[in-house]
Amino acid sequence: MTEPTNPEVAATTDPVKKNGRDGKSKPTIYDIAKVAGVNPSTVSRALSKPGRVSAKTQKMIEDAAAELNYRVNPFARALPTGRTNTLGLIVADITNPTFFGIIRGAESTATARDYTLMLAESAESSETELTAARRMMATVDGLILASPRMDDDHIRALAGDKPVVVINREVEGVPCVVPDVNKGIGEAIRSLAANGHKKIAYVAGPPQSWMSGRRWEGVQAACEWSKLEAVRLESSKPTVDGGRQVARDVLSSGATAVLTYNDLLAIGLMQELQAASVVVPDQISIVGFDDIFGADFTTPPLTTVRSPMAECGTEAATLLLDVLHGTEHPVSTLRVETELVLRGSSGRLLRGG
Amino acid sequence: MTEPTNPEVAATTDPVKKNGRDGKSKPTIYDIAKVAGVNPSTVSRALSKPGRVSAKTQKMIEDAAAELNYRVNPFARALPTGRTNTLGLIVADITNPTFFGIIRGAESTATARDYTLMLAESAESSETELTAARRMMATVDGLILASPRMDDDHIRALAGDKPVVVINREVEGVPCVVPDVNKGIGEAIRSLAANGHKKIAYVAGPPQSWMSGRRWEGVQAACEWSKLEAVRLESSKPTVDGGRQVARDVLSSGATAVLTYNDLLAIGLMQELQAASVVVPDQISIVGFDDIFGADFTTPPLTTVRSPMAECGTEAATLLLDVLHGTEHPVSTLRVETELVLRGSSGRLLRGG
DNA sequence: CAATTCTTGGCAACCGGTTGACAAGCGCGA
DNA sequence: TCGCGCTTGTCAACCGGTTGCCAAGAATTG
Repeated sequence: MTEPTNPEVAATTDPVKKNGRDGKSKPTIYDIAKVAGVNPSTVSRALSKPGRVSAKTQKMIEDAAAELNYRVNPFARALPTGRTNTLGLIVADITNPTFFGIIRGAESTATARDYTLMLAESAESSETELTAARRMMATVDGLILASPRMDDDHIRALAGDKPVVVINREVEGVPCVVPDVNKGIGEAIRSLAANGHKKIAYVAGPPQSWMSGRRWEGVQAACEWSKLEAVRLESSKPTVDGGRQVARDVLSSGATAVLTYNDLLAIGLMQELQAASVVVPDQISIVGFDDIFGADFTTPPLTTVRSPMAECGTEAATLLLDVLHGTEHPVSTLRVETELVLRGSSGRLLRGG
Repeated sequence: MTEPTNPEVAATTDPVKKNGRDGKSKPTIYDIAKVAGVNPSTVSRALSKPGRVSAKTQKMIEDAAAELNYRVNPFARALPTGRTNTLGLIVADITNPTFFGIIRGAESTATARDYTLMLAESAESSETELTAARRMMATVDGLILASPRMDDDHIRALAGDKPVVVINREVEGVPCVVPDVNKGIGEAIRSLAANGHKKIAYVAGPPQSWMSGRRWEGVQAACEWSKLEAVRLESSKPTVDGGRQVARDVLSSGATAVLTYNDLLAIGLMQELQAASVVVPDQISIVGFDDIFGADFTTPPLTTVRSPMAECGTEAATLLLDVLHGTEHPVSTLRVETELVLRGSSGRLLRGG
């Protein structure tokens, strides 16, 4: 095994030594083969296919590997097998707390199955997302897309390369994990109806958001069932500031209760209404979505429909690993339940405040 | 090039084909060599060392690569070179918003330099952290440790293998990016002094936290300078709940202003004091640390010392990439400035409330 | 014009594993 | 005792790039 002898080459292509930075070579299966007195292919079989060698040989090889502090080179293994024991995860916005649970759930499941998670974000851009996805595809065994912004055809094309699982969206022909928003929305609308509200406003999310469309449909259906009036308001962006900006529209709409596309909109809305001396929930009830980190920091703490994001992450990673290991999976769309988390921002409408 | 012909082997080791899942082979430099009529080594040089081949040959090869939709196999490249264009980042708690900026900053810098970020968390456990670090070391070019929990010797051992940069902690012999907490603490203490406060309480973080110790030292020094009294209180955990639990101690201490180890403690403290009808900031001022996501959701919004985490992430990634590319870097500890963000939770002490 | 030097493409070994095919040896049954 | 089948270790080709070394041809200089 030779190292580069051309200092110019070393300086430009590989400033750190290929082996340990202290100059010592890392042990390989050839070293183990020497110590154990067997062929390198026997060492490889012992390490990756125990049972294909005799118990006596297996022990000799394992002892030698321990003695040499051997670690498998993942590139060398990946080259002939294509496997890296890595899962990719792309989220739309890494600072949006909606994704915490997804990341946490995916990460813990991956780790439990001896996989590593590689994370990237799309910054809400479908181009950036596709670029990140294509780059990840080169080195991961499979990919999870959380609230993807690219179109269905691109997603299916990626899935043609390696297994893909999508969270928060249904894509024909691709396994998905989707919160059942109707359950949580139903609970929210029933709660508001019970508190005397007659007119509900829904503050929508980004126009290209599949989930915002589903949530609006759920609100409409639940209001129809409870014989309440539903009105839809647009927001400029799904942020605290976007929630502030929509406050005037909310008041103008005459609605006494608001359900927003996400918690950030709800929090911004609450802050702006309170700045205008509107009392929450006495004069208007506010319900958010997702139960993000910080949702209970507000005064009053925010009522919200919780999407079990950690469960989404866990189920998506499990689904992906099952596909990778060839385990049959009966469903292509896995639904996880949402539920209403009642806090102080929604309650009985008091007449006149 | 043969595919496995033993179905049992295929079924157990590699359920997805090595090539595209549609069965077609991915183009390699051998295919390009055939199309362009040159040797594969010439193709490799053209793709990774433009200039080492003639302009005519370069164009032929690039055209052929585009025609075949060629993509380099990162494993094949990594095997001889050891390079994967991947950076590792380990954070203590992925759901702690302190790390958002770090992740975002590191990720955007990595992406700009054509690197991918691989993320893992230590779940506040030094064992888990070391395990994750060792695993990452196999496949990344370098590693960033954010608020690491492992001891200095382990960090230096990792750095002996591949380049490491540490955020939020100083480790002898390892490049670090550390917020200069004294600037922000100084601003906070001066602000409180100007508002008439005489006795300041510091609510500490985890005993093993290096940063908590630095912050306490900063508070002591700043109070001594401003001739204020400083008292230190312990918290059981650096969470909202931990902040709630320390409320009684805070009141007993007689301090009229509190600076906490982090924003979560401040938020929990505020909630608990407000539940006891203590008026913030009229009766007690509260200052947090880090300006996390959600710090301005509270009522009143939280005054806090902002650590520029995105800048920390960016500088750490830049430092690591500089080391990887052999660019000389003069300093081994890079300090980034903190600053006070004045919001409503701190103000003039009103006599008697 | 000849000799020397430079450019540039080819050869082949290598990176560190995996694995199909094969052969030697052992065990069992007729 | 012999023949057959199974077990298990070895051989060597392969995965898809990289790169040191070499040689052929072109360019430059004396």
